[in-house]
Amino acid sequence: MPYPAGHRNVVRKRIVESARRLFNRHGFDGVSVKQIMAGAGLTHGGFYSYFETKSDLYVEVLGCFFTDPEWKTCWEGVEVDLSSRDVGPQVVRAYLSRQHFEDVENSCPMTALPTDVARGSASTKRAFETVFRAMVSVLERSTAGDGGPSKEQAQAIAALCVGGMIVARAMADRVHADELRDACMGIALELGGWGRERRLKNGDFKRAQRVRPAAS
Amino acid sequence: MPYPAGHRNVVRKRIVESARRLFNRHGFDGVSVKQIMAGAGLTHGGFYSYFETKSDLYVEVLGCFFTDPEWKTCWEGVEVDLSSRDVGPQVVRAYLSRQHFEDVENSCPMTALPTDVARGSASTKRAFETVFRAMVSVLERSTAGDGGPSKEQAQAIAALCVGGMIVARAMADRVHADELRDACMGIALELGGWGRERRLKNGDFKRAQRVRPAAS
DNA sequence: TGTACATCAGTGAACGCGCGTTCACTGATGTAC
DNA sequence: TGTACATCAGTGAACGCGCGTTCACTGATGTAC
Repeated sequence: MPYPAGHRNVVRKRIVESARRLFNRHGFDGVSVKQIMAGAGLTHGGFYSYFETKSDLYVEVLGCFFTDPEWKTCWEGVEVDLSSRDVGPQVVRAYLSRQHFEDVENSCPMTALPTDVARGSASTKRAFETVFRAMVSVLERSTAGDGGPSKEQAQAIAALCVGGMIVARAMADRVHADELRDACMGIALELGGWGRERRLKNGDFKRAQRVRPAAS
Repeated sequence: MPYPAGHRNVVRKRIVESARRLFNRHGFDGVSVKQIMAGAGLTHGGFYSYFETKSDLYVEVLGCFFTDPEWKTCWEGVEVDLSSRDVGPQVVRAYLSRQHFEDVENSCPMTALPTDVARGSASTKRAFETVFRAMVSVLERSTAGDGGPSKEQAQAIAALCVGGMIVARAMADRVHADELRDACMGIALELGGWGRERRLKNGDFKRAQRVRPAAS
């Protein structure tokens, strides 16, 4: 064995990490194999001894969120404990946080890449769906508050997190983007039965009260 | 005048229409100028007498939803009357409809193109933001039910529509995609105070009842 | 009505470029003795 | 410990290709007479 055992695994992970960062920033078509390999400290020629095609790597990158058993958020300063009983509100707050908004490189792929996926292959969509369902299932299992959300509510909360962040990132005005994130976070927490009081000042709390009866 | 007056306007519109369909299907990078012009019955060389760059055309395509004074949905069999008092539930139902899900070509650009936009220029984002705010404002002005949604609720409803449809389109399993659209539609109508009874059978209605107290 | 003409909408060859992928090779490595 | 060697991870030139954009031109058109 001319190279130490595990060497290839280490390098392979470096390539996936480089790809994850670059795809999140520029999308599938916006990144070349050459750039990915350069990001891993290599030249482009070696790529095809690790992956069959660029698309195969893309599918692998998509799968590394929520589904990894060692998963934790990558966003600086935001912590989520997947085994905690109130993981639901933690996920909502982390997902719609300013940190996640700004940290495009370490973004959730569902925020950074969904339209690439919608145009992509069946295996790409399968990877995406697995991540989304993992998120829904985390939200559903969260029993903090009283009883936690129904499956329907958990799906809507997840869609609100993902959709809110996607739209916020596509806006030109930062203030409007922040306002949208706040709105989605507030409503998502409400939907989960996780309240919003801790987060809000008095004035906002009154607004939250006024809002509820209108929905019944 | 060798060509009839208005000739260039007609051809220009044909190019924008062709671009709208193709961008919706394949995204900015997935479509070439040659394909756009072929879709308008022309060859690629003439493009630059109508638009300065491909990006300029993209910005123009983005702007043609909700903001057009003559706007109406393009989805076969779905009608929305923007001047109606209950335009809110109409928009929610149309946006999350099976028709809109399937008709990628005539899709709302916010569903088909948001991540392209997030990576794009400031002018692209400005066009996107205008469309989103137009949608929020339509929802907010809808007074059907009692009083209509607050701005915060209107933003969340719009994010739920857009996010739900984006995620549904990125899923591999059609059944799961349908379930997600349904969940988002139900919760969005609830959020707007537009009820869901008309849409639901008895069993579902009970579920809707059970769901509400959990949120308080 | 018929013809000559000026206009300009549209054509398509050409530009430099970077892409995904292949493959003959180079050279750093751990092993055998 | 020191040297010769077999392995294979990584290199970079080369492939055919399609891209966005430019530009000299062609030829269909409405107008003037």
